[in-house]
Amino acid sequence: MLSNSSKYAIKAVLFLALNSSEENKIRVKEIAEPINVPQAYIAKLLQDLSRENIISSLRGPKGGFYLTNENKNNSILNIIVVIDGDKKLKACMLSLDKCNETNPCPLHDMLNNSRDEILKKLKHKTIKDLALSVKLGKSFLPL
Amino acid sequence: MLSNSSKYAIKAVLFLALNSSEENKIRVKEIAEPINVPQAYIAKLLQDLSRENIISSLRGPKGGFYLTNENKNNSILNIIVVIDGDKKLKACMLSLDKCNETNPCPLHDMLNNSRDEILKKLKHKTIKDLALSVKLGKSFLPL
DNA sequence: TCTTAAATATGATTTTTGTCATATATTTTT
DNA sequence: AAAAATATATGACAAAAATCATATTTAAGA
Repeated sequence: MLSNSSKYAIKAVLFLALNSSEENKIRVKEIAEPINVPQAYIAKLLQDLSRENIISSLRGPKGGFYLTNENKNNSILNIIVVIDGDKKLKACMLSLDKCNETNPCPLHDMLNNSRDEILKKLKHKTIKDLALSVKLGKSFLPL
Repeated sequence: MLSNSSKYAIKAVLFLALNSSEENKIRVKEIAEPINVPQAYIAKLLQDLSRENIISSLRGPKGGFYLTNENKNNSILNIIVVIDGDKKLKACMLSLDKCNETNPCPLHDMLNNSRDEILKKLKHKTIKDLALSVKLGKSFLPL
């Protein structure tokens, strides 16, 4: 469902949401360790996210990654789509292209309500929402 | 969530449920084409399933794969576990090992109800159930 | 008992995903 | 203007998943 890369990316963005700001940028090496992802790997993912404006970055001394308020309004789904593309998530559970709502395959028929719920949540929950959930003690780290 | 291999396996078993019986065994080459999976690949998966008694088989002329009534009572989850193992399905959405019900990570908190629903359905729906759903016109093929 | 038709076992190859390394571009500080 | 610290771009390498190939075993039928 989610690739490893997506999971890493979500962890990194969440970390940025909780620890960074425009005034407080964070370097790759400072992200990699607390979220338990190899530095070179998370660097590449962060670059992908930055290119697609999911996160912000600045090079040079005093540079680093950070989230603007606008960035924080991105949905979790956006992160996943940037990293994994959108095919995997939208596809039928058996990857049948002839399968759809009016002509559901057996698995589709059985699982799609729950699946659509997940998709809807991923689409509507923002980075900000998740960060808030942590701050309120509804959910927990570490990553 | 489901590997390609699992999807193929489910398709094959469903095909057997609808078309085979102890008296009417089906050869690999007769399965591969209608479910759109390369023959050599589905052969290997069928062997895995056979070894774990999810499906039945007989070698030699007049041999082939088939489902007994007992086979048909297997859950869909059983197929997946044989092919993919059980780690992937049970793992937290962010693959955090410190994440659990009482200490949920943000994604866990957000998605786990739906996820558990899916798991429950996979565990309780049998091959027979799905085949019936097709026969009753509730869901559709082809695979 | 021999031949043939099937599954089975094993492993080789290819593709995709994940990981690592290095050279380049940009920004800040001196 | 030069030096240093950072992200960026690119691509090499490794591991895992998917695919393909081949030799072996088993059962049926002549």
